[in-house]
Amino acid sequence: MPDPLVRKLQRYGPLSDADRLWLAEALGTRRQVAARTDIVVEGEDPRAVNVVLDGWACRYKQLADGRRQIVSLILPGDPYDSNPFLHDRMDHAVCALTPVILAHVRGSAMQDLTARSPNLNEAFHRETLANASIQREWTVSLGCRTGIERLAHLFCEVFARLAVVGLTKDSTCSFPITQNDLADALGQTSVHINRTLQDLRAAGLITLRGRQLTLHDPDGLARLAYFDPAYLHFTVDEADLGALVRE
Amino acid sequence: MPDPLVRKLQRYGPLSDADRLWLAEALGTRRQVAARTDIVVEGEDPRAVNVVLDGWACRYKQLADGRRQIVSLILPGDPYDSNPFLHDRMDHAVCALTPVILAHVRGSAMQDLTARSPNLNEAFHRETLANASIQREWTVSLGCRTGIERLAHLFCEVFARLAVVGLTKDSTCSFPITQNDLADALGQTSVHINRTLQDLRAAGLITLRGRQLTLHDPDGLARLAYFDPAYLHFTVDEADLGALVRE
DNA sequence: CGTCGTTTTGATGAGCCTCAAGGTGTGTGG
DNA sequence: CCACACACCTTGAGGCTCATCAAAACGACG
Repeated sequence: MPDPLVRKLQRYGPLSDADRLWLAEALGTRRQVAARTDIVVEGEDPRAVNVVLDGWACRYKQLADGRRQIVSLILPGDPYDSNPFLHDRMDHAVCALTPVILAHVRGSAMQDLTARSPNLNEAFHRETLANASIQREWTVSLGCRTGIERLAHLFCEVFARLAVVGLTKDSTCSFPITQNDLADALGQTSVHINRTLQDLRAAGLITLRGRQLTLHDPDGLARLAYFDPAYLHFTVDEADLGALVRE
Repeated sequence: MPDPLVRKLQRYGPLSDADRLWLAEALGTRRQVAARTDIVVEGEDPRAVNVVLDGWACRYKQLADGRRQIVSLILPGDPYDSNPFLHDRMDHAVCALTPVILAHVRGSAMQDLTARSPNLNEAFHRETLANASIQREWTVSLGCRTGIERLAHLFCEVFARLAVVGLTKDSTCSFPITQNDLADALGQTSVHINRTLQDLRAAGLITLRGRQLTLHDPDGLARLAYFDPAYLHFTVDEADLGALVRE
Protein backbone atom coordinates (compact mmCIF):
# COMPACT_ATOMS: atom_id res chain seq x y z
CA MET A 1 0.00 0.00 0.00
CA PRO A 2 1.68 3.22 -1.10
CA ASP A 3 1.30 5.63 1.76
CA PRO A 4 -1.44 8.16 1.03
CA LEU A 5 -0.53 10.15 4.12
CA VAL A 6 2.90 10.96 2.77
CA ARG A 7 1.44 11.91 -0.58
CA LYS A 8 -1.04 14.13 1.12
CA LEU A 9 1.41 15.95 3.37
CA GLN A 10 3.77 16.50 0.46
CA ARG A 11 1.19 18.66 -1.22
CA TYR A 12 1.52 21.17 1.58
CA GLY A 13 5.27 21.43 1.24
CA PRO A 14 8.41 19.40 0.54
CA LEU A 15 9.36 16.46 2.76
CA SER A 16 12.84 15.00 3.04
CA ASP A 17 13.57 11.29 2.86
CA ALA A 18 14.17 11.39 6.58
CA ASP A 19 10.75 12.95 7.10
CA ARG A 20 9.12 10.17 5.15
CA LEU A 21 11.03 7.55 7.08
CA TRP A 22 10.15 8.99 10.48
CA LEU A 23 6.56 9.26 9.50
CA ALA A 24 6.43 5.65 8.34
CA GLU A 25 7.92 4.56 11.65
CA ALA A 26 5.51 6.61 13.67
CA LEU A 27 2.50 5.02 12.05
CA GLY A 28 1.82 2.17 14.43
CA THR A 29 0.02 -1.04 13.63
CA ARG A 30 -2.89 -0.89 11.24
CA ARG A 31 -6.42 -1.54 12.29
CA GLN A 32 -9.37 -2.75 10.24
CA VAL A 33 -12.80 -1.31 10.83
CA ALA A 34 -15.95 -2.65 9.22
CA ALA A 35 -18.24 -0.43 7.19
CA ARG A 36 -21.09 1.31 8.99
CA THR A 37 -19.46 1.11 12.40
CA ASP A 38 -18.49 4.02 14.59
CA ILE A 39 -14.80 4.43 15.13
CA VAL A 40 -14.80 4.69 18.85
CA VAL A 41 -12.00 6.17 20.77
CA GLU A 42 -10.70 4.76 23.99
CA GLY A 43 -9.58 7.45 26.43
CA GLU A 44 -7.44 9.26 23.99
CA ASP A 45 -4.31 11.39 24.12
CA PRO A 46 -5.23 14.77 22.62
CA ARG A 47 -1.93 14.96 20.78
CA ALA A 48 -2.41 11.62 19.08
CA VAL A 49 -3.44 11.49 15.45
CA ASN A 50 -5.31 8.83 13.52
CA VAL A 51 -5.00 8.38 9.81
CA VAL A 52 -7.29 6.70 7.33
CA LEU A 53 -5.05 4.71 4.99
CA ASP A 54 -7.79 3.06 3.00
CA GLY A 55 -11.53 3.45 2.69
CA TRP A 56 -13.85 6.35 3.45
CA ALA A 57 -15.05 7.60 6.79
CA CYS A 58 -17.03 10.61 7.95
CA ARG A 59 -17.74 12.84 10.88
CA TYR A 60 -21.40 13.23 11.67
CA LYS A 61 -23.72 14.74 14.20
CA GLN A 62 -27.20 13.64 15.00
CA LEU A 63 -30.14 15.62 16.35
CA ALA A 64 -32.23 14.22 19.16
CA ASP A 65 -34.99 13.27 16.73
CA GLY A 66 -32.68 11.22 14.54
CA ARG A 67 -31.82 13.60 11.73
CA ARG A 68 -28.21 12.96 10.75
CA GLN A 69 -25.78 15.37 9.18
CA ILE A 70 -22.45 14.27 7.81
CA VAL A 71 -20.23 17.26 8.49
CA SER A 72 -17.09 16.06 6.74
CA LEU A 73 -15.65 13.25 4.68
CA ILE A 74 -12.42 11.56 5.72
CA LEU A 75 -10.63 10.12 2.69
CA PRO A 76 -7.48 7.99 2.35
CA GLY A 77 -4.50 9.95 3.58
CA ASP A 78 -6.56 12.17 5.84
CA PRO A 79 -5.37 12.46 9.41
CA TYR A 80 -8.15 13.11 11.86
CA ASP A 81 -8.24 13.98 15.50
CA SER A 82 -10.61 11.69 17.23
CA ASN A 83 -10.68 13.81 20.35
CA PRO A 84 -12.49 17.08 20.07
CA PHE A 85 -11.60 17.98 23.63
CA LEU A 86 -9.79 16.58 26.55
CA HIS A 87 -12.31 16.93 29.32
CA ASP A 88 -15.42 17.09 27.29
CA ARG A 89 -17.76 14.54 25.98
CA MET A 90 -17.46 13.92 22.29
CA ASP A 91 -19.62 16.35 20.40
CA HIS A 92 -19.69 14.36 17.21
CA ALA A 93 -18.92 10.86 15.98
CA VAL A 94 -16.62 9.37 13.38
CA CYS A 95 -17.99 6.51 11.35
CA ALA A 96 -16.62 4.20 8.67
CA LEU A 97 -18.64 4.52 5.46
CA THR A 98 -16.77 1.62 3.86
CA PRO A 99 -14.36 -0.92 5.33
CA VAL A 100 -11.50 1.22 6.57
CA ILE A 101 -7.86 0.70 7.41
CA LEU A 102 -6.56 3.01 10.12
CA ALA A 103 -3.17 3.81 11.53
CA HIS A 104 -2.51 5.54 14.80
CA VAL A 105 0.28 7.86 15.78
CA ARG A 106 0.66 8.06 19.53
CA GLY A 107 0.84 11.43 21.19
CA SER A 108 4.45 11.01 22.21
CA ALA A 109 5.46 9.90 18.72
CA MET A 110 3.63 12.84 17.26
CA GLN A 111 5.49 15.20 19.54
CA ASP A 112 8.85 13.73 18.56
CA LEU A 113 7.93 13.97 14.93
CA THR A 114 7.01 17.62 14.93
CA ALA A 115 9.94 18.50 17.15
CA ARG A 116 12.42 16.78 14.84
CA SER A 117 11.00 17.93 11.55
CA PRO A 118 9.86 21.49 10.87
CA ASN A 119 8.60 20.25 7.52
CA LEU A 120 6.25 17.74 9.09
CA ASN A 121 5.20 20.21 11.71
CA GLU A 122 4.35 22.71 9.02
CA ALA A 123 2.56 20.11 6.92
CA PHE A 124 0.35 18.92 9.77
CA HIS A 125 -0.41 22.49 10.66
CA ARG A 126 -1.48 23.22 7.11
CA GLU A 127 -3.60 20.11 7.10
CA THR A 128 -5.51 21.48 10.06
CA LEU A 129 -6.03 24.83 8.39
CA ALA A 130 -7.09 23.18 5.15
CA ASN A 131 -9.68 21.16 7.01
CA ALA A 132 -11.12 24.29 8.56
CA SER A 133 -11.29 25.79 5.11
CA ILE A 134 -13.10 22.76 3.73
CA GLN A 135 -15.57 22.97 6.56
CA ARG A 136 -16.28 26.58 5.63
CA GLU A 137 -16.81 25.59 2.02
CA TRP A 138 -19.34 22.97 3.09
CA THR A 139 -21.13 25.71 4.97
CA VAL A 140 -21.25 27.68 1.73
CA SER A 141 -22.55 24.70 -0.20
CA LEU A 142 -25.36 24.04 2.22
CA GLY A 143 -26.11 27.72 2.60
CA CYS A 144 -26.25 28.89 -0.95
CA ARG A 145 -25.73 26.23 -3.56
CA THR A 146 -28.70 24.54 -5.20
CA GLY A 147 -29.12 20.80 -5.17
CA ILE A 148 -27.35 20.14 -8.44
CA GLU A 149 -24.57 22.59 -7.62
CA ARG A 150 -23.98 20.94 -4.27
CA LEU A 151 -23.68 17.52 -5.78
CA ALA A 152 -21.40 18.77 -8.54
CA HIS A 153 -19.28 20.59 -6.00
CA LEU A 154 -18.87 17.53 -3.84
CA PHE A 155 -17.80 15.49 -6.85
CA CYS A 156 -15.21 18.12 -7.72
CA GLU A 157 -13.90 18.28 -4.18
CA VAL A 158 -13.66 14.55 -3.71
CA PHE A 159 -12.01 14.05 -7.07
CA ALA A 160 -9.45 16.74 -6.32
CA ARG A 161 -8.71 15.35 -2.88
CA LEU A 162 -8.33 11.83 -4.22
CA ALA A 163 -6.16 13.03 -7.10
CA VAL A 164 -3.73 14.48 -4.62
CA VAL A 165 -3.14 11.08 -3.04
CA GLY A 166 -2.94 9.33 -6.38
CA LEU A 167 -6.27 7.61 -6.22
CA THR A 168 -7.64 8.83 -9.53
CA LYS A 169 -6.99 7.37 -12.93
CA ASP A 170 -7.77 9.43 -15.97
CA SER A 171 -11.05 11.00 -15.03
CA THR A 172 -12.26 8.19 -12.80
CA CYS A 173 -12.13 7.53 -9.12
CA SER A 174 -13.73 5.27 -6.59
CA PHE A 175 -16.88 6.66 -5.04
CA PRO A 176 -18.06 3.98 -2.66
CA ILE A 177 -20.81 5.62 -0.64
CA THR A 178 -24.56 5.27 -0.97
CA GLN A 179 -27.02 7.88 -2.15
CA ASN A 180 -28.28 7.89 1.39
CA ASP A 181 -24.86 8.98 2.66
CA LEU A 182 -24.74 11.63 -0.03
CA ALA A 183 -28.10 12.86 1.12
CA ASP A 184 -26.94 13.12 4.72
CA ALA A 185 -23.85 15.04 3.62
CA LEU A 186 -25.66 17.44 1.33
CA GLY A 187 -28.69 18.13 3.47
CA GLN A 188 -31.24 16.53 1.19
CA THR A 189 -33.22 13.32 0.92
CA SER A 190 -31.91 10.33 -0.96
CA VAL A 191 -34.92 10.52 -3.27
CA HIS A 192 -33.96 13.97 -4.38
CA ILE A 193 -30.26 13.09 -4.63
CA ASN A 194 -31.27 10.30 -6.96
CA ARG A 195 -33.14 12.67 -9.24
CA THR A 196 -30.37 15.23 -9.21
CA LEU A 197 -27.86 12.53 -10.10
CA GLN A 198 -29.94 11.71 -13.13
CA ASP A 199 -29.84 15.34 -14.16
CA LEU A 200 -26.06 15.37 -13.93
CA ARG A 201 -25.87 12.20 -15.99
CA ALA A 202 -28.32 13.54 -18.53
CA ALA A 203 -26.19 16.66 -18.85
CA GLY A 204 -23.30 14.41 -19.80
CA LEU A 205 -21.20 15.63 -16.90
CA ILE A 206 -20.61 12.43 -14.96
CA THR A 207 -21.35 8.80 -14.60
CA LEU A 208 -21.66 7.11 -11.24
CA ARG A 209 -22.10 3.36 -11.41
CA GLY A 210 -20.84 0.50 -9.36
CA ARG A 211 -19.08 2.76 -6.88
CA GLN A 212 -17.07 4.37 -9.68
CA LEU A 213 -17.29 8.06 -10.48
CA THR A 214 -16.23 9.38 -13.88
CA LEU A 215 -16.05 13.06 -14.73
CA HIS A 216 -16.78 13.47 -18.43
CA ASP A 217 -16.48 17.24 -18.41
CA PRO A 218 -14.49 18.38 -15.39
CA ASP A 219 -14.44 22.01 -16.44
CA GLY A 220 -18.16 22.06 -17.08
CA LEU A 221 -18.78 20.41 -13.75
CA ALA A 222 -16.56 22.91 -11.95
CA ARG A 223 -18.32 25.79 -13.67
CA LEU A 224 -21.74 24.47 -12.73
CA ALA A 225 -20.61 24.02 -9.10
CA TYR A 226 -18.73 27.31 -8.78
CA PHE A 227 -15.84 25.11 -7.74
CA ASP A 228 -12.59 26.93 -7.04
CA PRO A 229 -9.95 24.55 -5.66
CA ALA A 230 -8.12 27.36 -3.85
CA TYR A 231 -9.91 26.48 -0.64
CA LEU A 232 -8.21 23.08 -0.58
CA HIS A 233 -4.93 24.92 -0.05
CA PHE A 234 -2.57 22.58 -1.79
CA THR A 235 0.63 24.52 -2.43
CA VAL A 236 1.36 22.91 -5.75
CA ASP A 237 -0.92 24.82 -7.98
CA GLU A 238 -3.18 22.52 -9.85
CA ALA A 239 -5.14 25.39 -11.27
CA ASP A 240 -8.24 23.42 -12.13
CA LEU A 241 -9.88 20.06 -12.11
CA GLY A 242 -9.14 19.64 -15.77
CA ALA A 243 -5.45 19.64 -15.05
CA LEU A 244 -5.96 16.95 -12.45
CA VAL A 245 -7.79 14.79 -14.91
CA ARG A 246 -5.33 15.34 -17.72
CA GLU A 247 -2.27 14.59 -15.65
CA MET B 1 -13.91 48.66 28.58
CA PRO B 2 -13.76 45.40 30.54
CA ASP B 3 -11.73 43.03 28.45
CA PRO B 4 -13.99 40.49 26.76
CA LEU B 5 -10.99 38.52 25.53
CA VAL B 6 -9.90 37.73 29.08
CA ARG B 7 -13.43 36.76 30.02
CA LYS B 8 -13.62 34.52 27.03
CA LEU B 9 -10.31 32.72 27.55
CA GLN B 10 -11.13 32.19 31.21
CA ARG B 11 -14.02 30.01 30.24
CA TYR B 12 -11.61 27.51 28.75
CA GLY B 13 -9.53 27.27 31.91
CA PRO B 14 -8.16 29.32 34.79
CA LEU B 15 -5.84 32.26 34.16
CA SER B 16 -3.47 33.76 36.70
CA ASP B 17 -3.17 37.48 37.39
CA ALA B 18 0.12 37.40 35.53
CA ASP B 19 -1.60 35.81 32.53
CA ARG B 20 -4.16 38.58 32.47
CA LEU B 21 -1.47 41.21 32.76
CA TRP B 22 0.65 39.79 29.96
CA LEU B 23 -2.36 39.47 27.75
CA ALA B 24 -3.38 43.08 28.35
CA GLU B 25 0.14 44.20 27.46
CA ALA B 26 0.24 42.13 24.31
CA LEU B 27 -2.93 43.69 22.97
CA GLY B 28 -1.54 46.54 20.94
CA THR B 29 -3.27 49.74 20.02
CA ARG B 30 -6.98 49.56 19.24
CA ARG B 31 -8.34 50.18 15.81
CA GLN B 32 -11.80 51.38 14.77
CA VAL B 33 -13.46 49.90 11.73
CA ALA B 34 -16.69 51.22 10.25
CA ALA B 35 -19.70 48.98 9.74
CA ARG B 36 -20.04 47.21 6.41
CA THR B 37 -16.36 47.43 5.55
CA ASP B 38 -14.04 44.54 4.95
CA ILE B 39 -11.30 44.16 7.50
CA VAL B 40 -8.38 43.90 5.19
CA VAL B 41 -5.11 42.46 6.22
CA GLU B 42 -1.80 43.90 5.20
CA GLY B 43 0.85 41.26 4.62
CA GLU B 44 0.27 39.42 7.81
CA ASP B 45 2.33 37.30 10.16
CA PRO B 46 0.60 33.92 10.37
CA ARG B 47 1.24 33.77 14.11
CA ALA B 48 -0.42 37.10 14.77
CA VAL B 49 -3.90 37.20 16.22
CA ASN B 50 -6.59 39.83 15.94
CA VAL B 51 -9.32 40.28 18.49
CA VAL B 52 -12.69 41.92 18.24
CA LEU B 53 -13.15 43.93 21.44
CA ASP B 54 -16.42 45.54 20.55
CA GLY B 55 -19.00 45.13 17.81
CA TRP B 56 -19.83 42.22 15.53
CA ALA B 57 -17.96 40.99 12.49
CA CYS B 58 -18.26 37.96 10.25
CA ARG B 59 -16.40 35.73 7.86
CA TYR B 60 -18.07 35.32 4.53
CA LYS B 61 -17.51 33.81 1.14
CA GLN B 62 -19.07 34.87 -2.09
CA LEU B 63 -19.83 32.87 -5.22
CA ALA B 64 -18.95 34.27 -8.61
CA ASP B 65 -22.59 35.18 -9.26
CA GLY B 66 -22.87 37.25 -6.10
CA ARG B 67 -24.50 34.88 -3.67
CA ARG B 68 -23.04 35.54 -0.23
CA GLN B 69 -22.73 33.14 2.66
CA ILE B 70 -21.72 34.26 6.12
CA VAL B 71 -19.78 31.29 7.44
CA SER B 72 -19.20 32.50 10.97
CA LEU B 73 -19.93 35.31 13.38
CA ILE B 74 -17.12 37.02 15.26
CA LEU B 75 -18.39 38.47 18.54
CA PRO B 76 -16.72 40.62 21.19
CA GLY B 77 -13.86 38.68 22.77
CA ASP B 78 -13.36 36.47 19.75
CA PRO B 79 -9.84 36.19 18.46
CA TYR B 80 -9.65 35.52 14.77
CA ASP B 81 -6.82 34.63 12.45
CA SER B 82 -6.94 36.89 9.49
CA ASN B 83 -4.52 34.77 7.56
CA PRO B 84 -5.88 31.54 6.26
CA PHE B 85 -2.51 30.66 4.80
CA LEU B 86 0.92 32.10 4.43
CA HIS B 87 1.50 31.81 0.72
CA ASP B 88 -2.04 31.60 -0.45
CA ARG B 89 -4.52 34.11 -1.48
CA MET B 90 -7.28 34.69 1.03
CA ASP B 91 -10.07 32.24 0.49
CA HIS B 92 -12.64 34.23 2.41
CA ALA B 93 -13.16 37.71 3.76
CA VAL B 94 -13.77 39.21 7.18
CA CYS B 95 -16.23 42.06 7.36
CA ALA B 96 -17.49 44.36 10.11
CA LEU B 97 -21.26 44.02 10.53
CA THR B 98 -21.36 46.93 12.98
CA PRO B 99 -18.74 49.47 13.94
CA VAL B 100 -15.97 47.37 15.42
CA ILE B 101 -13.03 47.91 17.73
CA LEU B 102 -10.09 45.64 17.07
CA ALA B 103 -6.87 44.87 18.85
CA HIS B 104 -3.89 43.17 17.33
CA VAL B 105 -1.35 40.86 18.92
CA ARG B 106 1.80 40.68 16.88
CA GLY B 107 3.24 37.31 16.00
CA SER B 108 6.29 37.76 18.20
CA ALA B 109 4.18 38.86 21.15
CA MET B 110 1.91 35.90 20.62
CA GLN B 111 4.86 33.56 20.67
CA ASP B 112 6.19 35.07 23.91
CA LEU B 113 2.78 34.79 25.44
CA THR B 114 2.22 31.14 24.73
CA ALA B 115 5.79 30.31 25.66
CA ARG B 116 5.51 32.04 29.02
CA SER B 117 2.06 30.85 29.96
CA PRO B 118 0.87 27.29 29.52
CA ASN B 119 -2.56 28.51 30.60
CA LEU B 120 -2.80 31.01 27.80
CA ASN B 121 -1.40 28.54 25.35
CA GLU B 122 -4.01 26.03 26.35
CA ALA B 123 -6.79 28.60 26.26
CA PHE B 124 -5.96 29.78 22.76
CA HIS B 125 -5.71 26.21 21.63
CA ARG B 126 -9.14 25.47 22.99
CA GLU B 127 -10.48 28.55 21.31
CA THR B 128 -9.35 27.18 17.98
CA LEU B 129 -10.96 23.82 18.63
CA ALA B 130 -14.17 25.45 19.80
CA ASN B 131 -14.33 27.45 16.62
CA ALA B 132 -14.00 24.32 14.53
CA SER B 133 -16.80 22.80 16.55
CA ILE B 134 -19.02 25.82 16.00
CA GLN B 135 -18.34 25.60 12.29
CA ARG B 136 -19.49 21.98 12.32
CA GLU B 137 -22.64 22.96 14.17
CA TRP B 138 -23.40 25.57 11.51
CA THR B 139 -23.04 22.82 8.94
CA VAL B 140 -25.62 20.83 10.89
CA SER B 141 -27.97 23.80 11.07
CA LEU B 142 -27.83 24.45 7.35
CA GLY B 143 -27.96 20.77 6.54
CA CYS B 144 -30.82 19.58 8.66
CA ARG B 145 -32.57 22.22 10.69
CA THR B 146 -35.71 23.88 9.38
CA GLY B 147 -35.99 27.63 9.02
CA ILE B 148 -37.44 28.28 12.43
CA GLU B 149 -35.06 25.85 14.11
CA ARG B 150 -32.09 27.53 12.47
CA LEU B 151 -33.10 30.94 13.64
CA ALA B 152 -33.83 29.70 17.14
CA HIS B 153 -30.50 27.91 17.22
CA LEU B 154 -28.59 30.98 16.18
CA PHE B 155 -30.28 33.01 18.89
CA CYS B 156 -29.33 30.40 21.47
CA GLU B 157 -25.75 30.26 20.28
CA VAL B 158 -25.25 34.00 20.16
CA PHE B 159 -26.85 34.49 23.54
CA ALA B 160 -24.65 31.82 25.09
CA ARG B 161 -21.51 33.24 23.52
CA LEU B 162 -22.34 36.75 24.65
CA ALA B 163 -23.24 35.55 28.14
CA VAL B 164 -19.76 34.13 28.50
CA VAL B 165 -18.19 37.54 27.95
CA GLY B 166 -20.67 39.28 30.21
CA LEU B 167 -22.66 40.98 27.50
CA THR B 168 -26.08 39.74 28.48
CA LYS B 169 -28.35 41.21 31.12
CA ASP B 170 -31.22 39.12 32.41
CA SER B 171 -32.51 37.52 29.25
CA THR B 172 -31.54 40.32 26.91
CA CYS B 173 -28.57 41.01 24.72
CA SER B 174 -27.63 43.25 21.88
CA PHE B 175 -28.37 41.85 18.44
CA PRO B 176 -27.25 44.53 16.04
CA ILE B 177 -27.39 42.88 12.62
CA THR B 178 -30.00 43.21 9.91
CA GLN B 179 -32.42 40.57 8.73
CA ASN B 180 -30.44 40.56 5.53
CA ASP B 181 -27.31 39.52 7.40
CA LEU B 182 -29.31 36.87 9.21
CA ALA B 183 -30.51 35.61 5.86
CA ASP B 184 -26.96 35.36 4.52
CA ALA B 185 -25.87 33.48 7.62
CA LEU B 186 -28.77 31.04 7.65
CA GLY B 187 -29.00 30.33 3.95
CA GLN B 188 -32.38 31.91 3.39
CA THR B 189 -33.85 35.10 2.02
CA SER B 190 -34.53 38.10 4.20
CA VAL B 191 -38.21 37.87 3.30
CA HIS B 192 -38.45 34.43 4.74
CA ILE B 193 -36.34 35.32 7.78
CA ASN B 194 -38.80 38.10 8.45
CA ARG B 195 -41.74 35.70 8.40
CA THR B 196 -39.97 33.16 10.55
CA LEU B 197 -39.12 35.87 13.06
CA GLN B 198 -42.79 36.67 13.33
CA ASP B 199 -43.51 33.03 14.05
CA LEU B 200 -40.96 33.03 16.87
CA ARG B 201 -42.48 36.19 18.28
CA ALA B 202 -45.99 34.82 17.96
CA ALA B 203 -44.90 31.73 19.84
CA GLY B 204 -43.84 34.00 22.69
CA LEU B 205 -40.25 32.80 22.53
CA ILE B 206 -38.39 36.01 21.76
CA THR B 207 -38.61 39.65 20.95
CA LEU B 208 -36.19 41.34 18.61
CA ARG B 209 -36.63 45.07 18.37
CA GLY B 210 -34.27 47.97 18.06
CA ARG B 211 -31.22 45.71 17.88
CA GLN B 212 -32.14 44.12 21.19
CA LEU B 213 -32.87 40.42 21.53
CA THR B 214 -34.84 39.11 24.49
CA LEU B 215 -35.39 35.43 25.17
CA HIS B 216 -38.71 34.99 26.90
CA ASP B 217 -38.49 31.25 27.14
CA PRO B 218 -34.88 30.12 26.82
CA ASP B 219 -35.65 26.49 27.51
CA GLY B 220 -38.47 26.41 25.01
CA LEU B 221 -36.25 28.07 22.45
CA ALA B 222 -33.45 25.58 23.06
CA ARG B 223 -35.86 22.69 22.77
CA LEU B 224 -37.25 23.98 19.51
CA ALA B 225 -33.74 24.46 18.13
CA TYR B 226 -32.29 21.18 19.42
CA PHE B 227 -29.69 23.41 21.02
CA ASP B 228 -27.11 21.61 23.12
CA PRO B 229 -24.39 24.03 24.32
CA ALA B 230 -21.83 21.23 24.63
CA TYR B 231 -20.42 22.10 21.22
CA LEU B 232 -19.36 25.52 22.52
CA HIS B 233 -16.89 23.70 24.76
CA PHE B 234 -16.78 26.06 27.68
CA THR B 235 -15.30 24.17 30.59
CA VAL B 236 -17.49 25.74 33.22
CA ASP B 237 -20.64 23.79 32.83
CA GLU B 238 -23.52 26.07 32.23
CA ALA B 239 -25.84 23.19 31.58
CA ASP B 240 -28.46 25.16 29.73
CA LEU B 241 -29.45 28.52 28.39
CA GLY B 242 -31.89 28.92 31.25
CA ALA B 243 -29.01 28.98 33.70
CA LEU B 244 -27.33 31.66 31.65
CA VAL B 245 -30.41 33.79 31.74
CA ARG B 246 -31.13 33.26 35.41
CA GLU B 247 -27.61 34.08 36.56
C1' DC C 1 -39.22 67.09 5.55
C1' DG C 2 -37.34 64.10 2.26
C1' DT C 3 -34.09 60.25 1.63
C1' DC C 4 -32.42 55.81 2.15
C1' DG C 5 -31.86 51.54 4.44
C1' DT C 6 -34.61 48.24 6.63
C1' DT C 7 -38.74 45.78 7.74
C1' DT C 8 -43.17 44.12 6.43
C1' DT C 9 -46.87 42.33 3.41
C1' DG C 10 -48.92 39.87 -0.66
C1' DA C 11 -49.12 36.69 -4.58
C1' DT C 12 -47.14 33.14 -7.32
C1' DG C 13 -44.25 29.33 -8.39
C1' DA C 14 -40.08 26.35 -7.99
C1' DG C 15 -37.44 23.16 -5.36
C1' DC C 16 -37.49 19.81 -2.34
C1' DC C 17 -39.84 16.55 1.03
C1' DT C 18 -42.99 12.78 2.14
C1' DC C 19 -45.09 8.63 1.47
C1' DA C 20 -45.43 4.66 -1.05
C1' DA C 21 -44.36 1.15 -4.16
C1' DG C 22 -41.70 -1.26 -7.58
C1' DG C 23 -37.14 -2.58 -9.50
C1' DT C 24 -32.27 -4.10 -9.31
C1' DG C 25 -28.33 -6.21 -7.59
C1' DT C 26 -25.73 -9.07 -4.36
C1' DG C 27 -24.98 -12.27 -0.85
C1' DT C 28 -26.85 -16.37 1.78
C1' DG C 29 -28.83 -20.60 2.98
C1' DG C 30 -31.36 -24.57 1.62
C1' DC D 1 -27.83 -23.90 -8.21
C1' DC D 2 -31.84 -21.80 -7.23
C1' DA D 3 -34.67 -19.07 -4.08
C1' DC D 4 -34.96 -15.78 -0.92
C1' DA D 5 -33.70 -11.75 1.76
C1' DC D 6 -31.94 -7.42 2.17
C1' DA D 7 -29.85 -3.28 0.91
C1' DC D 8 -29.93 0.04 -2.43
C1' DC D 9 -31.71 2.50 -6.34
C1' DT D 10 -35.59 4.28 -8.99
C1' DT D 11 -40.21 6.15 -10.02
C1' DG D 12 -44.77 8.56 -9.14
C1' DA D 13 -48.07 11.74 -6.91
C1' DG D 14 -49.12 15.32 -3.85
C1' DG D 15 -47.99 18.91 -0.57
C1' DC D 16 -45.17 22.10 2.15
C1' DT D 17 -41.26 25.17 2.64
C1' DC D 18 -39.05 28.65 0.87
C1' DA D 19 -37.60 31.80 -3.21
C1' DT D 20 -38.90 35.47 -6.24
C1' DC D 21 -40.81 39.72 -7.51
C1' DA D 22 -42.99 43.77 -6.26
C1' DA D 23 -44.65 47.29 -3.49
C1' DA D 24 -45.81 49.53 0.74
C1' DA D 25 -44.79 50.96 5.63
C1' DC D 26 -41.53 52.20 8.96
C1' DG D 27 -37.76 54.55 11.11
C1' DA D 28 -33.27 56.88 11.51
C1' DC D 29 -30.77 60.72 10.05
C1' DG D 30 -29.21 64.75 7.76
